Amino acid sequence: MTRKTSASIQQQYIRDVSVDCVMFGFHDYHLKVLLLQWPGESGWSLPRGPVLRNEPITDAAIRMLHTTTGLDDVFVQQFQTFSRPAESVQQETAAPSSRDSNPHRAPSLITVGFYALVDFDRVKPKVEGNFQWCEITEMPDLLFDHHEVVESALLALRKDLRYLPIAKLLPGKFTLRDMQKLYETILNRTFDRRNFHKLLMSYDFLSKLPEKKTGSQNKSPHLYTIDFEKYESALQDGISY
Amino acid sequence: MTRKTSASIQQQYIRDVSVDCVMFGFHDYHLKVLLLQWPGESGWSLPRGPVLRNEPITDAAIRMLHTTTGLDDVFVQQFQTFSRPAESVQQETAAPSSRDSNPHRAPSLITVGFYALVDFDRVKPKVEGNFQWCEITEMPDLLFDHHEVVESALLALRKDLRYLPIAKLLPGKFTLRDMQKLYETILNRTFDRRNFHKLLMSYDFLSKLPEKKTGSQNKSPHLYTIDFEKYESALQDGISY
DNA sequence: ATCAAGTGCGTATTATTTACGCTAAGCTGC
DNA sequence: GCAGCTTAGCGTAAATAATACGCACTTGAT
Repeated sequence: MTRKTSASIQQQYIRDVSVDCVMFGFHDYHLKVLLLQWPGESGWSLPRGPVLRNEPITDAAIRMLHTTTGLDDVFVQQFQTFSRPAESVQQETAAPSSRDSNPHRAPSLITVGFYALVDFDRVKPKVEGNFQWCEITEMPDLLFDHHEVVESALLALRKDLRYLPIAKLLPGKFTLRDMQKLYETILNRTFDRRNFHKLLMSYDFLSKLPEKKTGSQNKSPHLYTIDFEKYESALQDGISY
Repeated sequence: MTRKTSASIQQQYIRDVSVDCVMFGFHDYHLKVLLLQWPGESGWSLPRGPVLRNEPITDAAIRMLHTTTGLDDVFVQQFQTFSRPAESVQQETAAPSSRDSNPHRAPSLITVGFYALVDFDRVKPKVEGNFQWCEITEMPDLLFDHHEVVESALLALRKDLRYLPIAKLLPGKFTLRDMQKLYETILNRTFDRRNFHKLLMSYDFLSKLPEKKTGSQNKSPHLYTIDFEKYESALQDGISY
């Protein structure tokens, strides 16, 4: 297909380009971000990975999240591309193979920022190093420019909220209260319970389940699921709040 | 600052990465996009250029627009990054110098999309090939995936309109009607003249000039300028319409 | 003078957002 | 069983924003 170059070279990673991903999860009424600590690295950073020459960048982000968390149907959204000064990047002029064999390590000149919305309970990180879910309000210092990346991701998330399948942050079954808390947490404001209830019911993407959530101290709330087809079409027009 | 690599190599372009720019202009009550035709190329495409290793991508976009249009204070906004299948890209495995000497030619694997808002009258394209201002509604076929890039840019422009210095599309002096037509064109809707007038006057970024615009058949409208400081701060909160 | 559009005020209507009262139901601990 | 709490679902009222449009007056070109 291409002249002069062998297939093996075609499948190399694109040099100097990577994807970074801010993976949002919702747990315990708190918005959290998945952080990794690679073996041999001194601090925390975001999941990141290289991009294959023959791969759409969105696929690269999804592939990277699959290998780090095991999820395979992740909703990702590209939000901004960052460039870093060459001086801040550990320049490797050694053979490409040494880069390709461990392509997660060095930060790259250009990184495409994604955020992901995932069901907290379904994420089982399988990395060699450590990981933690960190509350968005209490982020530690991060490596590289990842602090800025997280900030931008959160701003983009808030901005896109009307058109995003934010419910991907919830488990398959959830209460209305869960959903209200989710919106409240992200937007850092409160909603009137009754108005919020009316609002959600004015769309038709929620289905009440026969089951209820038990174990709390009071009346057991109903559980709901989302009809994602109807949900997506409601999101086309944007949902107001 | 960096080990093992000479300064000259540091200043090379980043391989496989470029910036594409959708330059919006407003003329004759129409929204237009600047298209180029490079010598030796068979069709029209967007202004594009490479990124230096030591350069923030936004600077790369501004630098590229400077060399192609002579403008040096362009407002640019990054909106999306695109990747292209490797097969669609003319792969150059020759010496890097041959790429560097003509870095505008080959499309790259990764391209960061920007749009620019410019004063139509101040753009003096100084390219080797041809150029045209093309109405957004009558775009010809473009090279590469540039049609998709333009589409995305327009969507992003509409979405960001409340927070964008849209007045950068107007000349230094303009009438209220000009501004109304600008909004109407971009949003593809109409506004009531009196309500629009009230709306603009509710902010304080417009200054009425002593001069008037003459030459039309009727009463000469007042000319206005923008106080860009006040404008920017109004944009922080978003301007409604 | 006349015409057509600009200028600048006012007000009425409508839609959306926000606030909140009220009743009933249902679970748990006492 | 009963108290205390929260969910569930109804209602309405007030506040705010968006929209429609009337009217008097100005002004430049023909």
